[in-house]
Amino acid sequence: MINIKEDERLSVLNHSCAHLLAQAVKHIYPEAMFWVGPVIEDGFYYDIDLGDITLTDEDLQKIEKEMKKISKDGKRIVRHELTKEEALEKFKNDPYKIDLISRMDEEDTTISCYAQGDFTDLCRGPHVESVKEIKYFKLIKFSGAYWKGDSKNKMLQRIYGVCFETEEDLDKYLQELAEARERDHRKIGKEQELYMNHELVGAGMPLWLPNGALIRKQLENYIYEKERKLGYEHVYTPCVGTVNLYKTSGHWDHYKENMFPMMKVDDEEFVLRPMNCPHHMLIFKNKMHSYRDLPVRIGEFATDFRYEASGAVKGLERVRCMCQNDAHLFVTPEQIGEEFKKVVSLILDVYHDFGIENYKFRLSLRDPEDKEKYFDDDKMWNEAEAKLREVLNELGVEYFEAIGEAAFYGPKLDVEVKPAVGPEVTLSTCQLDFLLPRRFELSYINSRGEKETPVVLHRAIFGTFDRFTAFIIEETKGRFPTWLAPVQVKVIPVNPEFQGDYGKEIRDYLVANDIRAELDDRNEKLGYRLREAQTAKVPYTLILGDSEKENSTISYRLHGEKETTTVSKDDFLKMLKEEIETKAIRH
RNA sequence: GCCGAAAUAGCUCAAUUGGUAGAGCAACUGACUUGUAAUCAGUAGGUUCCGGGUUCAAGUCCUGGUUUCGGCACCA
Repeated sequence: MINIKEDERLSVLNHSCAHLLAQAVKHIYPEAMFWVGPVIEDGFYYDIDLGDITLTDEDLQKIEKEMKKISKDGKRIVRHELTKEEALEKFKNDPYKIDLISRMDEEDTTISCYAQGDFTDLCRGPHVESVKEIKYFKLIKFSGAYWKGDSKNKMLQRIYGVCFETEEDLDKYLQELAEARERDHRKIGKEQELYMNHELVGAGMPLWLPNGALIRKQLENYIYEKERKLGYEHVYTPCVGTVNLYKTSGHWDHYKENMFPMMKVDDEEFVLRPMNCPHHMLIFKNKMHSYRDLPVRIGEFATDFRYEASGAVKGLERVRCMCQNDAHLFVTPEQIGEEFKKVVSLILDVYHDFGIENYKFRLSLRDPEDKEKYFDDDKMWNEAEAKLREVLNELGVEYFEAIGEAAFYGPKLDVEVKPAVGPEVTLSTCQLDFLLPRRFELSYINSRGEKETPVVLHRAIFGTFDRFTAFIIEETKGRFPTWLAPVQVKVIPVNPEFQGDYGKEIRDYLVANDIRAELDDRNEKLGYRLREAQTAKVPYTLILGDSEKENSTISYRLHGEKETTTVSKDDFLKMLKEEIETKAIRH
């Protein structure tokens, strides 16, 4: 999908469209006051104070109609320069504009405005020449949005829209939006019976149905084997911990608001655990370690509970009960670089196996101003951040830096991906931590026989199995590679009465060879059963008629293709095994 | 959590100004005996999300809650 913000011409057009929107809103709601109307990746929005008025879908249509009318009138868009004093005078009744003007740099002696007909807005520009250039646009949605993005502030109304140079481009965009909704994991999750929710279980608490559980099990087996080969040792630890455990780690102070409330049993206070670091710290501490033992890599598929805000919960992507593909790597300071590299390589390796190409590495740094959130030790932070940069540069991977995205205990490298619907989310993460080892008083004996504090890398390759599954559903549009498909082969005898036994024989042969095969010998027409197998996106459909039965062959049809191929059952199994073994990606 | 919207059969959706809750698919039964995306007929299926209220009468109006959806804020 095109990134409008990165296209210069489209960017200007969309920004002008935002002004056109504001003008139309002003015509319909003369009391409206405007905050900002920036261009974003897929269009633009404008934040508007409409007082007590709340918008409806019909209002949106009305506004759009008014925009079309203004566009037709074809007024020129004219730039004016004002001094700061003139600007303050001109917008003296508009607190939002005064806020904007007064926050402008001292060097800005002039302030620019753009006027079109009866409407003038404060703006740096540039804009298109005339409103008549703004023709192919659509208002997409509206919602509340906090003023200045701060939840302590009042909520303004935000209208989103998008504008293109041609009608075809606009139609194409709307088409893509519709397609994105089609591959939404929540839609496919229901269609393919991957998971469900129930209000009695609670929001953000998915129940994994057999098909989804099967996919998840494959993911677990896959990453477990990878990790074992890389020297990880897997453990099991409890889903609850004492409050003191999290006070020791520091998580209690930082995140108690986002944890399920404490439960008191006898005189002890427990919480459902929101993460597993403390448990793994204690496992490391269970025995003496020599520098020769390091790195120690402790992995766990660990269920965690977080009280995510009700408005944040989404399908399998953002849940209150999740399973992390977690591990903590205990290393000497000298091993940080090498171990970090291994984690990044593992991420790249896994993404390659899944054919994931659209992702971004984000180096998440602390905001040095935010003393509240981040552990206060400049030396530690500078050292840690420098180390991560150094390794990333050595690896030559592309990344962008994000201030204020670090964990409270250290900087991290995150992998960002874009879901079918909604903002980007983090999939993989690798975090550098000098703090928790100190808090838990971890140590190992170095080569000089002295006690030394190890450094910890927190990492999750899949992130959580929940979110990764959501992502892979959307990546594949529910057309899973054969190794992940809940049902790999559907066996269909043309006429169950005549080839039913042969169907059973083939199904049993495949099942005995670890293929997830099902027989459809219902008394339905071939076309009907075939259609069902296709809509269920089963990778292989076998069609067995008299000729297959007589020659002891099978005819298979690959999902999404029309032609069938006839081979012996052994050849078919061999091909299938190979495809599963190599985890071949289907396109 | 905040601003909006929604919730009707297993699924997708109807139901006029408040006036007998319906359809298609799926399920079940029977007929048909099938060669590459929907055979025909019949049967059954509902506390209209949950609670309270208004009314002669509520799926529909009011009210409290739950869940879901679109955003915002949050995300160890």
